[in-house]
Amino acid sequence: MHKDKKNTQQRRPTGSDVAKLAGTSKSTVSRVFNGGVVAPEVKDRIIEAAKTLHYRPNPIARSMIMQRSYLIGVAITYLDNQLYPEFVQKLSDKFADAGFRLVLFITHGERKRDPTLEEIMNYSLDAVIFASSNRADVIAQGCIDAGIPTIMFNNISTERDIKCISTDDIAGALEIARLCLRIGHQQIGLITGIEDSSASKRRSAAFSKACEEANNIPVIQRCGYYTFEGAMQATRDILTHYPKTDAIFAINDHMALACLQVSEREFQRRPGKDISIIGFDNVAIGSWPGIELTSFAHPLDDIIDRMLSYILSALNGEPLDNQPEFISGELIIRQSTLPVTD
Amino acid sequence: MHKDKKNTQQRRPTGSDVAKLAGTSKSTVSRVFNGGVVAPEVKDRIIEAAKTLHYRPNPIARSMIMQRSYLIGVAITYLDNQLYPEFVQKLSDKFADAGFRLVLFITHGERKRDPTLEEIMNYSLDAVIFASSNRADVIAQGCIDAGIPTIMFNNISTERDIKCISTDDIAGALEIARLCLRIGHQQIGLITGIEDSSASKRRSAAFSKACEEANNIPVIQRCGYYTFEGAMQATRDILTHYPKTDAIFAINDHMALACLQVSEREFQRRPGKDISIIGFDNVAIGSWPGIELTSFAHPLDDIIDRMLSYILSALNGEPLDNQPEFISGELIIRQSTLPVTD
DNA sequence: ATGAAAGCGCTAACAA
DNA sequence: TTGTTAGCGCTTTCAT
Repeated sequence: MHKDKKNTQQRRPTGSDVAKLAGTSKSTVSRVFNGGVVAPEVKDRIIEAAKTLHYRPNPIARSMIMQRSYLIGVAITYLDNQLYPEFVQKLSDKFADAGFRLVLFITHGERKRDPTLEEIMNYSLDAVIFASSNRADVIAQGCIDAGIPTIMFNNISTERDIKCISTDDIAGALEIARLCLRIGHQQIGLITGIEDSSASKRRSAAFSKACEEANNIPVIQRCGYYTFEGAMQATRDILTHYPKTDAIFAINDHMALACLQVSEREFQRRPGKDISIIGFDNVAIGSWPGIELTSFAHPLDDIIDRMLSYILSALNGEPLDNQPEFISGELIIRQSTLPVTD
Repeated sequence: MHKDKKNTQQRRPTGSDVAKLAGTSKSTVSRVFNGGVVAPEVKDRIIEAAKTLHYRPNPIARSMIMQRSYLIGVAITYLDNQLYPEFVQKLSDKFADAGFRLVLFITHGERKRDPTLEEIMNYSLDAVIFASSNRADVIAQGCIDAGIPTIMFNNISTERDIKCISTDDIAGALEIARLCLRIGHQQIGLITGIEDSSASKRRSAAFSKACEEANNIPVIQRCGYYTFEGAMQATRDILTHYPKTDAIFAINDHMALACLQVSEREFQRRPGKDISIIGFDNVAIGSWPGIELTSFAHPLDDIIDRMLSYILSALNGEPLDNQPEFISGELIIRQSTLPVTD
């Protein structure tokens, strides 16, 4: 009894099954699926057999031999900031075309804690990309130690030798400062992200320095914690205590959007009329009619191209240049800033 | 010469390496990493050896034996609709807690075409979830045929036996219709998604029927193609040709947001004052001050819980109930709709 | 052009 | 409690 249990459970067919049916060997079957040289007649027979058996090479077994999973880990801290879905989408597109898929490691949902190195290492990833992850560098270092090519986006580690490919956000912040100055703003506010964010620090420092050198008036800085609510509060703070504030730069659009709302609704300061509000990221919402946020656009396509080629080089064992790469972005001027008068 | 090339290239250590160093066998090493019974003293030696060698079990080899990758495919059509990042984030959280990670299959970026069955099958996935993918059902069928547990979200196949776990959007649409009627709206507009979207069809049909039965005035329906621009155009169309329109229901928030903007900016019809605008999805942006979109909230947590347990059951070989599950959501009333007067 | 055999790193059944 | 052995399904020399 239960003699044919295996058949009943329809075990997934293997290369040997196909070989048997086609009257050949599994090596030849393998060749057919890998573009090896096979006599056309035999090839046809194998393809036929594969089709009737619904055979597909087992990717795990293949990965085992190939030492390659075609899986790239992407660690992201928050998807509420629209930049990240946009980044992930473009990343997915470009990497899919190169035969790679993304494995997601997200935090900041209900599950507060970051993915651990252990969790990441539980998957055989060909590379890992850290996009805005708190304390990314210690985990990233772990990945590197395990021999996995690793890149950070929008985050640079000063202490560790981790490849960073990002927007040139210092240039971006300077360009924004220059815009404020050309408009003629005097009392300028700044909304930063969390303390230990290198992107926040870089943008804030460059912006404040440029403004203060030109204006001799301190830039009023408040922390928005990268959240919508935090940025609302920061805006209230600035506008309450420094009512003459005529421009606010928020370190990212997510917070700038909050700033926009508070400024207009709670303080009757119309963006682009009574006050200039500038963001950074150029997310899609910022371009919506009625929002029209002036912002700095990341060169996402270029960044992702560079990431792909870095990873490809690493995978091919080519020598790597781990100098950080900062790629030029573009200031997009919309209606949330006053016109330049000069 | 080049005698020690292997050492130089620092080949990743294997269980055997650890066994050798600890003076034991690889089975015992395996046991240590899988909670088997091992003499404490031996265990310590092995852990020690593993640590010095920086050993970690190879997940691919493990998957090969276990017939399990702990990877779940998620096919998504567009991430611009904020519902999907929210869904993915929650999905990632919950599945991560159960030891699974998500592999992304996205479209609608630069890369227009949908992921093919071939591409999906190139990864050993333990299950696949289709969230709003065009023509998902034919690919989903392929996954099922390959023996992979498959679920569709926000999409139901009438012809195929594919598990569907979704919001009860017919109830949702009815509740929205009831709200419109209670407010006293007469000339009602409807913005639909693309033609072959089952969610769009379900919501539209239920909504129109309820309104028309009560009002005896046809609901004016326009297609917004699930895009922001499409919905803007649809709104213009409705408001231009039917200026007496006093309520518009857009099949999802992404389009409702566009509707909001056009109505207020281009037609001076203030949402919540001169016209009611209702969406569906209850995305975060809808709750922002100044937007305040009335919308129907998906019971995402419940949906995802159900998905997880379905997948777990399937993986355990338990018998499956492929009846579609429609879980009750909740209407969130905000300022974009007129108050109910009765 | 093709087949036999080795082996990727692991787990599990079986012995000891 | 531990080691030995046998695969998991594939690719890849190496002969033929």
